[in-house]
Amino acid sequence: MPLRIVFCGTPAFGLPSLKKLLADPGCSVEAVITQPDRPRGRDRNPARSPIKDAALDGGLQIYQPERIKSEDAMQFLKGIAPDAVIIIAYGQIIPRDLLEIPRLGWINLHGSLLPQYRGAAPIQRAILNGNTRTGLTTMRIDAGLDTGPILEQLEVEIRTDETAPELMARMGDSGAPLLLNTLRKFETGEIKPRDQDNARATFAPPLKKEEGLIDWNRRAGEIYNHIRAFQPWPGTFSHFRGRLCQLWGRAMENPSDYPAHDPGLIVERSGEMLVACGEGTWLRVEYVQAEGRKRMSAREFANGARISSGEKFTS
RNA sequence: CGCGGGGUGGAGCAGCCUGGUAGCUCGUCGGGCUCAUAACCCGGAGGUCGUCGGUUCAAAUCCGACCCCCGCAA
Repeated sequence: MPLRIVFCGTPAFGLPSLKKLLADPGCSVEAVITQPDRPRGRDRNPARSPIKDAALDGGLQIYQPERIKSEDAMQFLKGIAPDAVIIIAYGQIIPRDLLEIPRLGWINLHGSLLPQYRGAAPIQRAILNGNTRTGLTTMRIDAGLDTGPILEQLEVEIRTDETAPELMARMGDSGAPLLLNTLRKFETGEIKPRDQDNARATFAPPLKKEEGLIDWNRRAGEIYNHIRAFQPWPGTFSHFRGRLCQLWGRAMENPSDYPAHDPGLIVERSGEMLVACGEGTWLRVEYVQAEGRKRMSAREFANGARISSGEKFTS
């Protein structure tokens, strides 16, 4: 008898896992729970989640409760009576009584080495902090936020130039076989959940729009981490002549060739656009997108803007 | 009808308010200069000013409709 599975998730991070579950003869995905279609884009049209699209492709039953903490959700899950619920980046906290329905519980794939980076943005926060290693954790969900007992973990290297969407895609891929492995071994009793060390817990709250504002007093390397971590949303931005500008770039390798200057100062040298950062470091800007404009190379931006000596990016 | 910005030679922009000779930075082509450079000098090519209609002696510029792009918002 294949395991009766309900898959619960919203963004693309869980897609590889869902697909692997669908392809596994030992599992039968009975339903998919995902967030309701939300207004997105300039036209404010409701958009389906990546998980919903995949569920539609697979002809799966789809459930999109406004609140998972409801009697309706309770009845839905009881009606399906799954052996396990796989939950990956769903976006709502699961109430205790729902957790008790499946025999094997709710099993989660999380993008960090718990108890570090509990919360919604573990991968972005790891890049933002300049970490060079992070990992994946499978665990049983309990009533807290990413506090459940750990089943398995897998270390993942963070490449020095890797952006959040790149790392997320890679980790989503790596997570799928890990999750299937965990599910199989947990079901047979080969692995036992072990409690997290709460004393070592750290938190990775959701990114906020305003966190994307660049602080030019920070070192260029830190700003580069910021740029990598905040793709594709909210991006990293500053202001030029009163207009919001999304910026992409990287730290200069040998800033010692350039004298330290006021943070935010823009200098054009040898066709490159450099911005002064903290402690004498310099960021080499590669792309600029001003509000109302398309993304363009720093060189194109400079051609049109006619930047005069002394102009700055400002908060 | 959510709010706002924009569509001008190949790229990025100014010009529009206060209609009347097409501008700037760059690229490109040709020539020059140089030990040398995403350096400098000289010269050239290249534009139905998003589309359709209206006003006017005259529209990139004013009015209307439409198409496309982008920021905010999630």
